[in-house]
Amino acid sequence: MQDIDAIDRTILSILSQEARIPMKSLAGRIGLSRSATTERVTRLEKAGVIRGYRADIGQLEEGTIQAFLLVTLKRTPSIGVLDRLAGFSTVRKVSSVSGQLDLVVEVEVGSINALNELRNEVATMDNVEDLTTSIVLRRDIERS
Amino acid sequence: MQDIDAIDRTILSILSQEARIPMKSLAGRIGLSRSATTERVTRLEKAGVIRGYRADIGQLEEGTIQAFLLVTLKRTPSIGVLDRLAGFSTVRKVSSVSGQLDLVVEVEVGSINALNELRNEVATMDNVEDLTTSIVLRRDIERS
DNA sequence: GATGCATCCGGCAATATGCCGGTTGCACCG
DNA sequence: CGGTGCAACCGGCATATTGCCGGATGCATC
Repeated sequence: MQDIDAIDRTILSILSQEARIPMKSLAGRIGLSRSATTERVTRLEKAGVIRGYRADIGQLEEGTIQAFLLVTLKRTPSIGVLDRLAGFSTVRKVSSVSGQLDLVVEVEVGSINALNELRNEVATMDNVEDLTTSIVLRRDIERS
Repeated sequence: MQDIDAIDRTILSILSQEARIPMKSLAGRIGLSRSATTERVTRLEKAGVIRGYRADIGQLEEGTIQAFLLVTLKRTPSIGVLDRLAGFSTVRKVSSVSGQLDLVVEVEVGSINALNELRNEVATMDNVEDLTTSIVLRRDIERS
């Protein structure tokens, strides 16, 4: 039961496209009963494979500023830092990476002020050793 | 009806965290009736503000490797480099940024080998002074 | 003050969910 | 071998949610 089998993968691929689909319809598509499907989804949620369900929001406004925060931690794993980052609605994406850096945080804020405040908040988190901020001047390439 | 007012913003922020929440509960949280809430959400969907609902999958797709290439150029603007980068289908996103770095390049490759080859290609481009590669170990947060 | 329109509300039938007991296949063990 | 435990499945019933409707309200327009 620890494995993610073919059915689970089908479930993940459907839910990653249509997260609000009724369990009954999902069950129909994968050819299982509703209860078995619900059990699988619940298991995937509890196992942390499904972290949650997000609405995919289009660009809100033109006047937004995007930036990368390149974070080096004092020690990994990043206890608490991820939770705190998730609390900021301006944080768009966080990736744990290998190498000198530990986290690449992509943010989208309304003003330079907001960026500075966010930057300060992150920089003063306990476990954060170093923080480099790079404002996106231009998006040169973006593919889907 | 074209505006996105404060209530809409609340809706978006809730749905971007809990996309599968019942409309009735959402209505309760924002203090509107269920039908009014549903209408607003439907409008946001039709207007393209809500592009869809995605399950947030903890583990990355198997077999694909994502990485950040942090590029410092000898001189800006990055004549030629952007064109060459655009030629690689594995390059997903390129951002010109301020600060020490000049470019943040997000790539998605099929193997470590492919990543190394890409890395070498980029590192030996005329205008590239320095190149740091960070492989994504885990995607911690991803919103739209 | 009549018209059109956006937005809201509540109600009812249809549908989906939560929760349960029951069945099946399979590995393990005395 | 039969017994036991277990994971995964199914279907059913009470409850919750949705889709869809008619109707109220506020507001600008003419």
